[in-house]
Amino acid sequence: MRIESIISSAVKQFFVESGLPEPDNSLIQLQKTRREFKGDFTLVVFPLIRLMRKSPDQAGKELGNYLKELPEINDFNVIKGFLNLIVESAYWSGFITESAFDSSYGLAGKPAGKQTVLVEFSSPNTNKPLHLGHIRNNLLGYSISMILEANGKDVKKVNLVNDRGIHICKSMLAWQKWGKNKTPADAGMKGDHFVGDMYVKFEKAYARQIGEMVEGGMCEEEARREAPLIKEAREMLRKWEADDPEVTRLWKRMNSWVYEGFDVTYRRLGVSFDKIYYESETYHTGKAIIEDGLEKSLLKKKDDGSVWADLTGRGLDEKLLLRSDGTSVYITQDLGTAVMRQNDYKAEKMYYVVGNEQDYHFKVLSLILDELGYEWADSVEHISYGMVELPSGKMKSREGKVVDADDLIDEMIETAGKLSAELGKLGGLTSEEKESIVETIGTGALKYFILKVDPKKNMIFNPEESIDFNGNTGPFIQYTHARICSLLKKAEQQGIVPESSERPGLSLSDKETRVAALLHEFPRVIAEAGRNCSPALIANLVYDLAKEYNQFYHDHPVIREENAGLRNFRLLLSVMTCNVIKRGMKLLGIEVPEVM
RNA sequence: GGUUCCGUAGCUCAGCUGGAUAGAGCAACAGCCUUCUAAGCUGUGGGUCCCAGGUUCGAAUCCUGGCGGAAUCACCA
Repeated sequence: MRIESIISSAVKQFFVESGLPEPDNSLIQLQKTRREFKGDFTLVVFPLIRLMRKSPDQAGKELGNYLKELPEINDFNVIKGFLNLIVESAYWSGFITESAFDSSYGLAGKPAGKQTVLVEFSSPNTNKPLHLGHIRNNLLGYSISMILEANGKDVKKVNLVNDRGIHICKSMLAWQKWGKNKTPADAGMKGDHFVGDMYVKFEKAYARQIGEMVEGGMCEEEARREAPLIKEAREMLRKWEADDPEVTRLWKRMNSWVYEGFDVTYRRLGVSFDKIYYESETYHTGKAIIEDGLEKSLLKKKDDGSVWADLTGRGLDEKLLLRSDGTSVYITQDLGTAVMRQNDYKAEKMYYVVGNEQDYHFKVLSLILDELGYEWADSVEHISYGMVELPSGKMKSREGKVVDADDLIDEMIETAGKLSAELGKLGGLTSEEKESIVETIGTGALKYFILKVDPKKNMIFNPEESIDFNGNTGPFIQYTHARICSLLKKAEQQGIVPESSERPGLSLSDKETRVAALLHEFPRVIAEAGRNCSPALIANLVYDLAKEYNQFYHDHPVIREENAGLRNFRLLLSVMTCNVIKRGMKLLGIEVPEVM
């Protein structure tokens, strides 16, 4: 049994034996002892003194004396109403011995019965390449999927590609006009960038037309609506919806270029999907659902033919579902997608990793699903994350103020390569090995930088200062791992094999205890990260662990330790730290090299 | 204007359901490599936890009201 449970049931036992009312769990507050005090766990006695009718000091001492009788508790002290408990070294060494090689340590077992959950993330538009904002989305989505899996869920990662709409038509039109019939290969570009350039060309020409028309005396709003280019694009969209063969062919061709480009970026980010949905396929379902809702009088049609959901009874407004010309809007296809997915997977939860700018949208989405009578409406859960901003403010694609995903990844890997060379690392490796390690480090730095931040919060990314490779960073953690691997290899070469048998009578140092205590927390943190959908919690723990281990490593000999029992414990502690770092980083989608 | 979210060191961020003297990293400065990888370790300086009230044994954390910032409230996605 874990020490926390042992202590809290003993506390209850104390009350029972003293003839006092048994405190419920919320009153038994057990936390890690702060660094500056002696102890491993601290019981806050304030909540309990009401039941005991004693002073905090007195109550703490009585509880302390009682708990000290436990074989796992070595000693205690009471400071101002805080009961600090010192856990027996034997508990920690027993724990490490037991768990060091446990390959499922920290993972929740799969519960009986199907617990499928869906995680949607990425959700790109096919008119421009991925940027820093998408990186956060992809990394979060992938990591959360891994974390949910570690919590025993059967996770399906799904992507929803926005492959239709006026923005795609803009790129298509620009290509027809100015693309000179070139392919990305001709231009020597990634397909998504190539198509993105077409989109930019369109926007520039469109802006020029608007400018001219405004100069000619038209108001901007009208110019925006009446510019010849936008009319052409709209006409193209109309043709697309009418399945015009030529437009469809071009659409397919250009989208395929984009997908090739995305695939490269996804691969470099290490993300993947179990299924990809396309809006061009789901919006039909969306329309059908709305027609159905109309028939059942759950929705209403206005005189101009537009269809609305009335959410005024739920404290919100009316929401448009179909335009007066019968075409669908954003939420139409989301309704369709949700229903299709529910049919496909019968998931107990459908998570959507989407930026917090769409908080309102998802609130409305699940209300409308409920309004339409789907009993699974509340299984829709928006995992809302904050925006990535530049020091100068929000990224704006229109103003070219974006950090391109591919560029950023390139830069990170380049920096990792330079640094490795400078530090004289990676000597004696083949160039393939070097390349692979450098890529692991570069992408690891990027991923960790993004994921260590609480998803809910906006974050600032400074491209000039870029990302560190020292301190609280991915490479720091990777380095710690590589170092342990090297240590273990050396031990093996010297014929020192860690044994998983108890070596009683060890007395552990503070540093050893701290490392063990952090390892001990791993399962709890995985569970909490799952509940909160927060990779940052894992990142924080793994960082604390690496930092603590480095201190231990600095202060204590491992292989060179002469006491065989102690040496064995330190080796096991290293093995387990190595495993937990690796597994924790895996949950973040970050690989750890054995050499760096 | 309504709604929601945010405000912690010069900068980037931690701080779990309210708990002790609010912590890391970066940046600055000073140390530590004949000894298991120095992408490491140690030390110094750095704070009105936006402000004001309230709740209580105890508030960065909860409540109310301000101030500042962001998002959203589209027949855009």
